[in-house]
Amino acid sequence: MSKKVRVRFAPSPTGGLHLGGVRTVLYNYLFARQQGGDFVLRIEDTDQSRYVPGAEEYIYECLQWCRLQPDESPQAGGPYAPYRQSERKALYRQYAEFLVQEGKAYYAFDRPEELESMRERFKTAENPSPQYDHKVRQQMRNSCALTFEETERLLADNVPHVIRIRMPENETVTFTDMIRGEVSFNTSLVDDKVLLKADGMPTYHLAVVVDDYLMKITHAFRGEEWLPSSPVHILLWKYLGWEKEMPQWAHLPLILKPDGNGKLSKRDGDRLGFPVFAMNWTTKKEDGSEELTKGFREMGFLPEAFINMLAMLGWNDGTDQELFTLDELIEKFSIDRVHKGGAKFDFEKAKWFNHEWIKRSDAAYLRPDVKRIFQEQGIQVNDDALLERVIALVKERCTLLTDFVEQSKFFFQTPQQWDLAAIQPKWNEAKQAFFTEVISYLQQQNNWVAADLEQGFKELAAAKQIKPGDVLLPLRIMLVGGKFGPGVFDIAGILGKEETVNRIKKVLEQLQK
RNA sequence: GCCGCGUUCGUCUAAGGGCUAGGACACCACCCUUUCACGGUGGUGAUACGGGUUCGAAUCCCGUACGCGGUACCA
Repeated sequence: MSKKVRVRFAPSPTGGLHLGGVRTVLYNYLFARQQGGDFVLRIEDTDQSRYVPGAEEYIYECLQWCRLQPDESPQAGGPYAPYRQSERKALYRQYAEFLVQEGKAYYAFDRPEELESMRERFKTAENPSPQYDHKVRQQMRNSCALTFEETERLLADNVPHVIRIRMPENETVTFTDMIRGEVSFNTSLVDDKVLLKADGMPTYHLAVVVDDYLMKITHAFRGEEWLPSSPVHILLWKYLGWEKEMPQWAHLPLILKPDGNGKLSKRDGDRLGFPVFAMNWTTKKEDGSEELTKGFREMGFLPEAFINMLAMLGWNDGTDQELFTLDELIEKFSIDRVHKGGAKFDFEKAKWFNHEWIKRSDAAYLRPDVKRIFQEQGIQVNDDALLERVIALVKERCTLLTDFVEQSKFFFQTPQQWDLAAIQPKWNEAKQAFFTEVISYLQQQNNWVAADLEQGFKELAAAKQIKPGDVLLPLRIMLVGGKFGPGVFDIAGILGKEETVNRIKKVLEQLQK
């Protein structure tokens, strides 16, 4: 019987949740659900200087919107609480001290200026960014270079210090990544990373290992940017004596900007006009002003589409299927089908997913969102049943939820402006007369059904020797204001007799002027 | 610079030694539609380069190029 699967998503609360972050959540979630495991949310807030108020709440809301709720989190609690690293601060020091005792780590008293000057001193054209590693270790102010007594004295005097891992020389660290296969590194080329900061907080490197161990994480998914520091983490698992419990690693490919190359950033979204964050995020700037970054949710995406699109960015099930529900994804997801290479984000394709999801969602499901969007636009909708009929009629031409406004507001508001330029050039007495008769025909109708209206309208046109094509567009413009919308008789059907007649009359008056 | 990871149509990807390299988005054309969309049919379009191994390579090996990531008391 193997261990129960436990995975975690460990964001740092520093701002809006990025596409790539949501995809990492998704893969974690899918894997956990499929394996009958637990999905935990751990907040990595060890850098107090980067703490951003509201960012943590934002993360909860994103996960809720995406339906990717964690089983354990700071909010929900759980058997391994606390789940916020700042609240676990006291716990990390002992492990770092243990490593010092074991000779696997050491105290370093170097001040920022000293680090800076070391980097300046060793900087050459061939080595533009010197590392704090075995080559310089003995020349720095740390417990490797100082005598035992000196070190003890500095410690006793509470001189600020960090604890660094002592990377061995010339060893090869190898591990099997679930996505990339065997990966190996030479330890001589990795620096002595800080494990415990001067303020007593752990760095990511220590915290991720300690917490993954304590929280019994079995599979660790993270972005590819972590691959280079993975040897540090592997060694830590080993030095701490936990090698047998080490999770299996999976380094996910990056999501790249659509033009050029490089990691997709918030800037790219602003620049190219698409969202990068899951939901709206407001950045408070230093001068007190606020900057809003649009999110997928507010831009009119359905969470199903957002998730579906993200799942396909780097994964597929081997068939031609592209549309998946969350449940299908849970069933079919597999780590070995995740791509190794990064994927450029394509907003057009993202919109296509949303369009597909809007088409396959039923009107009742869409109604609350659409109603809210209408209200935000100042359009009151009181009749839910009517709204649903309208949604069903226009949804196939809406790519974003916000498109419902343009596509259907004329059902709830009489147009105030008409594209008369599209009718006037070919307008004449015969048409004027025809529409006058149309009005009286419509007024006589007791059974107000789109198909009947269409038939009656066409018969009337035939009787007047008018081609339906010559009067259909004018009718459309009279009813909706422009050259858009669903079938014109479907519109009349929903508008009802009175409103339909009024709209025709109104435009007829305009045309007579 | 060094280390690591990548590289199939413009984009997302399929094909894990063997048909004319398949699908989707986007684009173009046509059909349907007396608006727009939906739907349908067709089209343009890719294995980065060079060497091996093999009867046979997108696929395995080596090299080159290019890209990305890392090289912080950030995560």
